[in-house]
Amino acid sequence: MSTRDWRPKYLQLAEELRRQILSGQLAAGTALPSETELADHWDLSRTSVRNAIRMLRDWGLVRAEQGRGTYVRAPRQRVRRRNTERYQWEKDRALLSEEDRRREGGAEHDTGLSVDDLKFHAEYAEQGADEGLAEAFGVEVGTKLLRRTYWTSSRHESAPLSFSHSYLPLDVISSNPDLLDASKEPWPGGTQHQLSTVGVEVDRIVDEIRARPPSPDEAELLEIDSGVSVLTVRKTSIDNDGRVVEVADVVFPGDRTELVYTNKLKRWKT
Amino acid sequence: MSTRDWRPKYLQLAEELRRQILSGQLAAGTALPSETELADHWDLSRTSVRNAIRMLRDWGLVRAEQGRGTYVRAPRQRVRRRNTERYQWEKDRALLSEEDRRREGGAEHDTGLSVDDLKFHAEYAEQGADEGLAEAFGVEVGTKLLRRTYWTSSRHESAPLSFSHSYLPLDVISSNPDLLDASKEPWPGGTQHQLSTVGVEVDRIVDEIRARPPSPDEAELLEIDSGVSVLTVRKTSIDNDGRVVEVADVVFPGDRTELVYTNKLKRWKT
DNA sequence: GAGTGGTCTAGACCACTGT
DNA sequence: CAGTGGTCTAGACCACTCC
Repeated sequence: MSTRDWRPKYLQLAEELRRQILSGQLAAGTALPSETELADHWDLSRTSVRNAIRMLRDWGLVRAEQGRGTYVRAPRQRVRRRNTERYQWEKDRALLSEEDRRREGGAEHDTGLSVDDLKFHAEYAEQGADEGLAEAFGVEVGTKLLRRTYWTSSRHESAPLSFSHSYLPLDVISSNPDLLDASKEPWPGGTQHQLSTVGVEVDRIVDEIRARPPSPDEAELLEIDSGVSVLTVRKTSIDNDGRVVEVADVVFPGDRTELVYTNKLKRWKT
Repeated sequence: MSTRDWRPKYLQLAEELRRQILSGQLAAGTALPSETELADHWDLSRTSVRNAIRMLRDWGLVRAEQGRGTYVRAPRQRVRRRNTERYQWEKDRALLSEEDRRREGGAEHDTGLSVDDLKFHAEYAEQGADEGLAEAFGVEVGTKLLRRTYWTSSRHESAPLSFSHSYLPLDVISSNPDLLDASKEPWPGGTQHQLSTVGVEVDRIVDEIRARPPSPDEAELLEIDSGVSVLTVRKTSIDNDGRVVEVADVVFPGDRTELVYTNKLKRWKT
């Protein structure tokens, strides 16, 4: 450098490392030089090096692992979830034969990955509605709900693509005992078909989208640092009678997810 | 404390300050004790105090201002934007008389604030389409566009509620010179009415939603720290002929925005 | 000029991971 | 065990704001 650089040194280091990562010079999955090495090579204190690395973590470019090293994260391939089309597609599919429903799952619809590339986990438990859920369902606090926890991940990456809790009122689904059995998952046809077995037709689905910092649990599970936000979707399914039949809270890693909604407008009268 | 606390000290301090902020003990707008004061009272080094404050900043609870102090941010009132309904409402309104259109603006529809509470800014400029915009519009790179920059803020807070760039192809709008005149803003009836003056009816609007760290410019403008994510919406409006007539990139502060989409499903045949 | 947050140093000990 | 990142100290100087 011929002229002096007025930016703080830790930022210069952060941007140089960023450049190396984006150019592929530091490939995904490889370790950064250790903090002491960087401090030596750049003639900086370890504090300043850590400051630079914190930038890279906030940018979602690297991930630090205690005792092991700091690793370049996989390139940010965003998963597009086209929810408007997805929900209608799920509804149409609920009327098909089991064979047809088995043919393709919802996660593949989002990711373009085949079923062999995906891992799927489900856990069921019963719980009473807390204040937030009671309000979402329009029922009394303590009303019994089935809580279903899902996570889906690619076989090529350990971090889940999404993580969700889905809640169903027990009194809506109790007439079909299969719906209480987690071992039936992944259920061909998804939630809308499950609800159809107890006579429920979903009329509309409202999605509320937010971004917030991850809880420590979420950061670990999604393999993101606490500086990277999560995208959350509160999905509320309402049946033909205006009754809330499912509430789901879905959490996505904010830096690798894209949600798409298509809003069709009514034609003007000509 | 009777038993030893195993958490790092900076985290204990961060959580204590968080508690005080959420309980109202440290009110919005007030300054935190200075870093040296906190270090003295808690018997910590200034480094550890700064580490704690960094947590609070990432959580969006405080904002540091160089040379002045660290201030508690306004309570996180989320602005709900119900886009599905908003877009249809805008379309319906485009057919009304000017008097009726003047009565209420789009931002009020989102926030519940009256027009007196809102400040509005617009800037117009012409530019050629870069690669990303050319792809979004389905036109050649360099095609002339009108770029309109908007920001809307509440009179009670300096930080904008949102910030956006909207792009219109010049050849679509050139037949109405008023559309090139920024001084006509805020335009009663919004973009859909503007387009209606050149014979365009919007058929559908596709929203693509992402979360990412803010650029330094955005962080300053939205008065958030670099640890707080922004929510971005790429809004694409398509007319009756399938032509892309507007592309807008809207940026929201991630910790105070909620986007809502209502997905109406087709009834099963009975 | 006094006080604030921003940058930076040169150490130290710890918890955790690998071998 | 050596090496890594996580926590922590006790200083220092700077840029900035306000009086």
